[in-house]
Amino acid sequence: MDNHKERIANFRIEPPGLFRGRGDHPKMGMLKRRIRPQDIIINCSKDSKYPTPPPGTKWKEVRHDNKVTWLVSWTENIQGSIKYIMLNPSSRIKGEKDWQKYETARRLKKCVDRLRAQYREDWKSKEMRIRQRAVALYFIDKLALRAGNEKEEGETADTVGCCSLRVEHLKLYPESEGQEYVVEFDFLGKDSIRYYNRVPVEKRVFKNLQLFMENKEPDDDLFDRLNTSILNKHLQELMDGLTAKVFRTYNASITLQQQLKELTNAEDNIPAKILSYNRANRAVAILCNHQRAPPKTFEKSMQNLQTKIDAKKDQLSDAKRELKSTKADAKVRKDEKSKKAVETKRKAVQRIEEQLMKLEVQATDREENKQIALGTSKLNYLDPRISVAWCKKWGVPIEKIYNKTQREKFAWAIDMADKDYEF
DNA sequence: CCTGATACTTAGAATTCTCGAA
DNA sequence: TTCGAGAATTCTAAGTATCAGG
Repeated sequence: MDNHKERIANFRIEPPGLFRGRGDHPKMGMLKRRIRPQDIIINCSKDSKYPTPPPGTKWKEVRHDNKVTWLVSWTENIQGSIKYIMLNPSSRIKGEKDWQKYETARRLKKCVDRLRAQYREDWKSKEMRIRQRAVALYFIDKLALRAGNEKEEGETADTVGCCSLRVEHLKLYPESEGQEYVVEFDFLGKDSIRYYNRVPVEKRVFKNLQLFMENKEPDDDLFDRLNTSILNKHLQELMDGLTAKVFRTYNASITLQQQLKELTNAEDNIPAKILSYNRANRAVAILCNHQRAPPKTFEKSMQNLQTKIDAKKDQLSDAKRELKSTKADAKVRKDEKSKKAVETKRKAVQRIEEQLMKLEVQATDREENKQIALGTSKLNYLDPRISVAWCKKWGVPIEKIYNKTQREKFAWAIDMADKDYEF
């Protein structure tokens, strides 16, 4: 069914009253926002049907702008920001946009060596703005930092990205724990998630950072001659369609591909291969700093799993003991029936060993994933064709990697990629 | 240049659903 | 048949990027 029509058909205006905002529970009934029919703008093609407003009311406007993709919008009454109803990720429009995003990242792959050589040169530039630009780009590339737009002070949480880093967010160590030129980052990023990292950097970068920080207060901008608009303008000149966030997409996807190559063992069974996939995914999530609060039930669920593992181990030693005695029995009796019994017992042991292994893999995976969120990178940063190709290459069912919704969103990739796809 | 408006992507938590063990 | 853990889905805030108009 045509997605646009579907969304329109399902669209309805809530009765005036209770609307939720991030952080408050619906049952608390917090009165936050009230969307009134007269605030709503409908955007649809000229010949399409659209919902009629509730009796006695009117829409703010009905327009037909095919330069944008939203179906409905209104101005939220707290911050005055605009809200939209958009198409589902499985829609053609979103799918094509997503594909395009990964194609841009693949074009970056082709010229990234040139760009890296360029910004390394720029570390030596006579001009401060160029040096700052080059060091910022190095961070965005190496550490997958976000661009860091300026935001209005006071109104919002004090969070930063690359271009908005302040002096107080970095500590420089000429030497630390046997490594030279170590930079310690400690700041709050998007959603106030802490970014903490200690990384050795190139000497030139280190010297530049010292220079940028000279005679500044802790709350001064590190890159005082740079902002996202300047940076993106520069990137646009280096490659068509290049912006700061393309580096995150590129580095995430290339890391997944490279980690899958490194971690997948041909002789592993499917659960072990999936563990390898999750580990590759995890490497990306760590790079992008996708964290989560450990689930409230984490300790308990680990304990439950351990109990299962212990029980399985007991079951295994029982089965082994039985196998042994059946073998001994067969040696004495030497008849067909006892030979068959040995085979049955042998199979049982094998089956239990496999089950045990599966549980242990699950425990490892869960433990390693305690504070890491895999969903965001899987949904937004990893070219799905890499995963599709990996599944085809190793005979792993795609359902093990993507659930139903994800398969719908990535239908274009499932159609497109064969086992030899290279990002 | 700078600023605010606009449109779109990315984000983790909250909520709801589902399925296997008891 | 019920219960609860884990998976799936929903929710909407918080980002990025671009552009018009001063």
